[in-house]
Amino acid sequence: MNKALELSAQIEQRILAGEWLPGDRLPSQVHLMADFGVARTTVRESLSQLQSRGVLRSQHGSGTYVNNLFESVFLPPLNQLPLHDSHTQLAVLEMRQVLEGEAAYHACQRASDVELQGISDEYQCMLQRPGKMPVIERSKADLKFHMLIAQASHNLIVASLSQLLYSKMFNTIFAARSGGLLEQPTYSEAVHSQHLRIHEALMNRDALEAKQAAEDHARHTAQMLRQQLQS
Amino acid sequence: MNKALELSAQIEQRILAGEWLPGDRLPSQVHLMADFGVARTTVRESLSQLQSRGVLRSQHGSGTYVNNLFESVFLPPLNQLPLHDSHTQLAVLEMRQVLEGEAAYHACQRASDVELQGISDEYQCMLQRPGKMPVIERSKADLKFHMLIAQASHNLIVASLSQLLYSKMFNTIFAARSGGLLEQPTYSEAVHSQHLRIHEALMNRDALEAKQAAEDHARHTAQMLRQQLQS
DNA sequence: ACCACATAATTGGTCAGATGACTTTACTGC
DNA sequence: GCAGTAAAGTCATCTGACCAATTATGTGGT
Repeated sequence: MNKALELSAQIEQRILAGEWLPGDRLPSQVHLMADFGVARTTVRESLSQLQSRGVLRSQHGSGTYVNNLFESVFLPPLNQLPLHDSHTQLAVLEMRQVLEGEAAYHACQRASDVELQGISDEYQCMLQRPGKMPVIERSKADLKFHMLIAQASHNLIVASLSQLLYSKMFNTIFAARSGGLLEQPTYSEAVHSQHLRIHEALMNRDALEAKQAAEDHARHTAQMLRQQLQS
Repeated sequence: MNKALELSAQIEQRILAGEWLPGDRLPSQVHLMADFGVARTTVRESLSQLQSRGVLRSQHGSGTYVNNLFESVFLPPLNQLPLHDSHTQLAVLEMRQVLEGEAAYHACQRASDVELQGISDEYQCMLQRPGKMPVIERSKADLKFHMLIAQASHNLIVASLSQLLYSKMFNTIFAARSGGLLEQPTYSEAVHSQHLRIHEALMNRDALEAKQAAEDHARHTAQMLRQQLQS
């Protein structure tokens, strides 16, 4: 077996195992070269192979990143999806509900301590500045909190799909409602306690409770969006 | 423009111009390197590109040859995901579990009477010839049954993802286990009653029951595949 | 707080060379 | 003439090195 091929296989293996997730930046070529004990040319050859297969994407001067699983499979038709269509929005909300539950469930089972710590940090960050935080920042932190959980599930499909739904669709839906939702006090209160519950369950690695909490949270969010949708 | 890209273009140009014909042997890498005034690495990069596009074919120790034009047309579609990877299989199985439940749940709520009838027909079809049906036919009917439910959920994402997982992944996983599973009597019995339960719940439009039944069924299937995977 | 600039980190591209493996060809001995 | 062998030609793979292009980051001044 080639060294380049072997390296490709190892990298792919780590991606499939959920060690390197979609969006993650791989170690630099120099780092990989040291890690695997090969020349940089060989590393480049390897990365080139994976790029041509759509697994990776290199950005000059920045790094090499893991692609989303569904980037190639799903995107062309998804791009043309009418996000303003209420049926589509409903579908996304329903899917999100399932995904959040599943992500939380498996995160409890498979997240590393470091990952749990990262989730907890993000949670603390959300708490710290309750009122001062600008709406957009608040929203971003919220999103990151959920994405971290999805990543910690170590299920490549769950992570990829969550990423896809969040980055491409959920933002759009939120944006369409122009922030009115995020400022409502009921949001802060209810969502706050829901996040607390999710966080608690995750820290205790209580998978079933985490799943339930995440589903409830998603259901609540969906409910609020539906109301806005009707009004 | 790259030197490698430029060389690729020049070589392709000569082929298109009829200078180098299908079957012809190209000048050796050392020769090309001298001809075009580039390093051998660059020549190899160039040839590698053209090979990946099916234009050329290299034969170790002999030379590099021009392919027939139509060779590339019949090239096998590249398989994105290594479905033989156990992590991927686990991820798919987990996702399937969730999807089946969700599909059944929403099918109860949103399927038209005609769609329900179609599902029922397919179910009856599975029942009719219990022993006589060839394994492959049986498997196809089973797949169609689940796909119809996914479609009846009227959730575009659920339907699309189900289709994707089934067509691209689940078949492969099943095929890899070479049918041993489908012939086991325990499969027939247990799966039979599970299908019955799903069908029943769907006909009654009992969403929660249908979801539970579908999840149990998927869990059962996943469990059996996991056993096979370990053995 | 904001902006411009320098610096570091990273990928892109190229080169020259070394070794190994395989194929073809030519030669040698019979 | 033939079989076996040696030699040459060729591709495969890997290494180490160099510089350019791009991006990220920190620094300092305003």
